[in-house]
Amino acid sequence: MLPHQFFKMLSDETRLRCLILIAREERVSVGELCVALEQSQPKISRHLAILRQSGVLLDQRDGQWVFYIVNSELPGWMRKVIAGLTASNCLKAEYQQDIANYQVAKLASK
Amino acid sequence: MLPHQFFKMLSDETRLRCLILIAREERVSVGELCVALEQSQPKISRHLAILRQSGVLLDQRDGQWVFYIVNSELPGWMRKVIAGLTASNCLKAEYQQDIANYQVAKLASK
DNA sequence: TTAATATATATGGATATTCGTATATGTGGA
DNA sequence: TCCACATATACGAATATCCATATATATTAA
Repeated sequence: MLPHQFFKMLSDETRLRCLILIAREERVSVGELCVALEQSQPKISRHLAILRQSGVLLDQRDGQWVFYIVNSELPGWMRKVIAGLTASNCLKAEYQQDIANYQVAKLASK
Repeated sequence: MLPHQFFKMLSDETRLRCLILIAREERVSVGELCVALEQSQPKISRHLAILRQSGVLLDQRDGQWVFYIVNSELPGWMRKVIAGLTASNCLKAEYQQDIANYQVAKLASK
């Protein structure tokens, strides 16, 4: 994937928020992403499909659930960009809420 | 500027190639960019305007010429992304040609 | 002032992106 | 098998993006 194509993946706010949360939490299901980002299921699913088809994310089915992870075989320059995004000193307040929502949902489901 | 808005700037190949060349060469004129990227003047100018309006680039008029530079006051996370792009171990072959074209044009104009 | 050069912008059409809604597919339990 | 739940995809409309072309603006020199 050429750099500008990778950046196009990150140019949509919903996709970027999905990627940041997955990169931080390692493994997140579609439903958890819907709750964390407060977005509809088809919207989340469509953006995850784009990230999956481009090879940035991988999916793992577990029963009725599908979890997404960051592809560990991404080129170094892509991993650096993602690492820069998840570095806490870089995290915009806009995305902190997603993490908080995810953690609340995670606790509640136990 | 939010991260996804910055990435949208980088999601167009022409804009990305302009930015990489300017970041590497410090200060490049519109005409030099047209020669280096082998693209029309209005096309280059339009993409530079987008990068200028977003604050990523600054322009400096020098006689009939207008030179563009990377804004030195960009937030650290943006500078890191740009630095990652210009790191030689990251440069795609696709963009090496732009640099070669620029250097040839630079030498020929002396 | 006029012409030449360099750069910027306007216009309209082609294409791409995104979304909400509806529906399809896959899974597990009764 | 039938149903409920989780996820994926299809469809059409609204909007955004990108381009080629034409034209406007700015600067310099004659």
